Parts: sequence; structure tokens; C-alpha cells
Amino acid sequence: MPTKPDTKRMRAWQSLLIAHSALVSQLDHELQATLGIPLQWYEVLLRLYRAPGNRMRMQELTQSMFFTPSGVTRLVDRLVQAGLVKREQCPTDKRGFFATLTPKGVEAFREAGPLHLKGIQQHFGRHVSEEEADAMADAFTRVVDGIYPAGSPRELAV
Amino acid sequence: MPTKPDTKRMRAWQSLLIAHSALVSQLDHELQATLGIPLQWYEVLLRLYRAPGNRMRMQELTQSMFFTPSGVTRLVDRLVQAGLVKREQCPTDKRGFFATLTPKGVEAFREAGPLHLKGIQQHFGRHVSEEEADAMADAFTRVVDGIYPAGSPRELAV
DNA sequence: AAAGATTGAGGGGTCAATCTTG
DNA sequence: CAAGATTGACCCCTCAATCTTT
Repeated sequence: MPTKPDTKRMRAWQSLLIAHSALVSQLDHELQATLGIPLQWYEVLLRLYRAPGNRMRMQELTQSMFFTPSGVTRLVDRLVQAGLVKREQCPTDKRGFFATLTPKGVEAFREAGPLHLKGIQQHFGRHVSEEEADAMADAFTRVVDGIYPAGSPRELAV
Repeated sequence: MPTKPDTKRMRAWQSLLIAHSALVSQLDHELQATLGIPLQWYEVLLRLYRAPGNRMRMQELTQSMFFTPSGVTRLVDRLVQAGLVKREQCPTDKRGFFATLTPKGVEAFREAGPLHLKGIQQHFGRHVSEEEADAMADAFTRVVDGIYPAGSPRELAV
């Protein structure tokens, strides 16, 4: 039998690209339409909400996201502008700055969190069996380990 | 037993986000470093290469990609600038324009195609069993159908 | 008026250079 | 000088307005 193209994996790859685009667009749209919060803002609110004191160093925040330092600076700029985050200089190392959730930021995440989780369940989880979920997580973990060998620098995002 | 959070699906969702980001970055980087072709250009070259006469109407190209019409106009601008694509007015409907692959564009895709397929295999396919590939494709198809009910407007991308 | 395509204005990201502190 | 963070220049995409043709 001649070597045939790897149809199954290509189908998986193609469906992955389309599903990712559809999911991110849809979830972003729902957050924006309901609460005026873009998905990028949500990612920041989530990390700060979970962090001790609701705050993180810019450095730390950068390493946990898929952005460069300047990208995170500008992203936090917008959250500060919107009153959801404030900046504080680090007392022990004056080079560093904290991004800290304001009360309004905490409140925003308390509304956005459940909404977003519901969206993930509705648009993704609902269509995926437990077995499929496990298979995906295992396969994707191997993929990421193959690209970032020594432990992914990226944190998990909800 | 109390209702527990849907850990398995959340793990799958998180790994999906990270793997997608890692894969797209890596594949884009390899195409750019080797041939100077960004992944977005590749997506256009692929579609035109497969189309009859190596050409498509702008409208048609737009509907096959995850872009707005203006985004595709500007993307094609760059490909024209690079000499890989040329524009031709449609003779039967003068409102329309074709984007057509130049000989240099054909040559570019003939180099980029195998390289990109090899990258997909190396970074994605290699880590995914046939069963996992099938599971993904099936699950993602249900996901996309849930978001774009009446047949996805988007075409498959390699 | 509607359809195909483009353009101007603006949002949001990267890279390299810069400023401040260790 | 190196590290943390920001800024300036620039790239790429979207939305709304525009132009041409049907």
C-alpha cells in the first residue's frame, strides 16, 4: 500500500483552527456585549483576582500571558483608564510595579467570571465528552511540551 | 456526591488555548525564518493555488478566511507589493476583482507548502494518535456547528 | 438602492530604544 | 552594566464611509 497523506491529523488540525477562531470570537463577543469587557481584559482580571492581594508585578503578569512586556503595559493602561486596575510602585524594588485590582475591578470579575464559564460550557464543554476532553488535554500537553521543552513559560488561562 | 466543577473540560479548554498559541507562533516563525512568508500570506497562497486558474474573486477569498473584506484587501495589497499576486478586473462584472497568483507566487507556494506540512506533522501530528485526531475533529465539528448553525461560512485552512 | 471592493480613522499588538533603579 | 517597565515607530486588522457598477 502506498504512503498516503495523513488525512486524520490534517482534519484534526483544520478543525482545531476553525473551532478556536469560532470559540474565541463568540466568547469575546458575549463578554463585550453583556458587560463591555473584552476577552483580553478578562484574562488580566482573572489572574489578578486569583493572585495574593489581588495584585501582580508587571513582569509576573507578562510571563503568565501570551504577550510581550510592552503589550501588557498597554493592556494594563486600558484597564487603569477604565478604573478596574491601579498601579502601585513596589516598595522593596523601586524598578517594579504592581497592577492591583480596584474594588470596581473585583466587582467586574465577579460578574464576568460566571458568565464566561457558562459560555465555555455552552459553546465548548457541552459538545465534548469526558473521554474526548481527556484525549485533547493529553495530546495538547504533549504538543506544547514539544514546542517549549523545558516547562512551558505560559500559565493556564480560563 | 456534590456537583463538582467540570475539571476535565476546563483542562481541555486551557490546553487548547495554549497549544493553539504555541502552534501558530511556531509555524509562523518557521515559515518566516525560512522563506520570509508569514502564515497569513501562506493562507492566501494556498487558496489561490488550489483555485481554478490560480485565482479567486476578492469576495470569495474573504468568505474563505477569518477576515473582513478590508482585511483581505490590505493582505492582498502586501502580496501584490511582494510580487506574489496580481489583481485583474472581472470582465463580466466590472465591480469585481480577481486576485491571481503570479509565477513567483506559484513558486513561493511550491516551496512553502511542503515546509508547512512538515511543520504541522512535526509539531502537531507527531503527538496525536489516530484515535485522538478523530476525537478532536468530531468534537470540534460539533463545536463549530453549534456556533455557526447553518453550515460554517468558513472554509478549511491547512 | 444593493453589491463588490477600497480607503480613512482608529484600536491593539510587536520590536527596538530609553529611562530608572539595583 | 543588567533588570523592570515604558515609549516611539510601525504593522496589521476592523468599522464606517465612499466609490463604482449592477
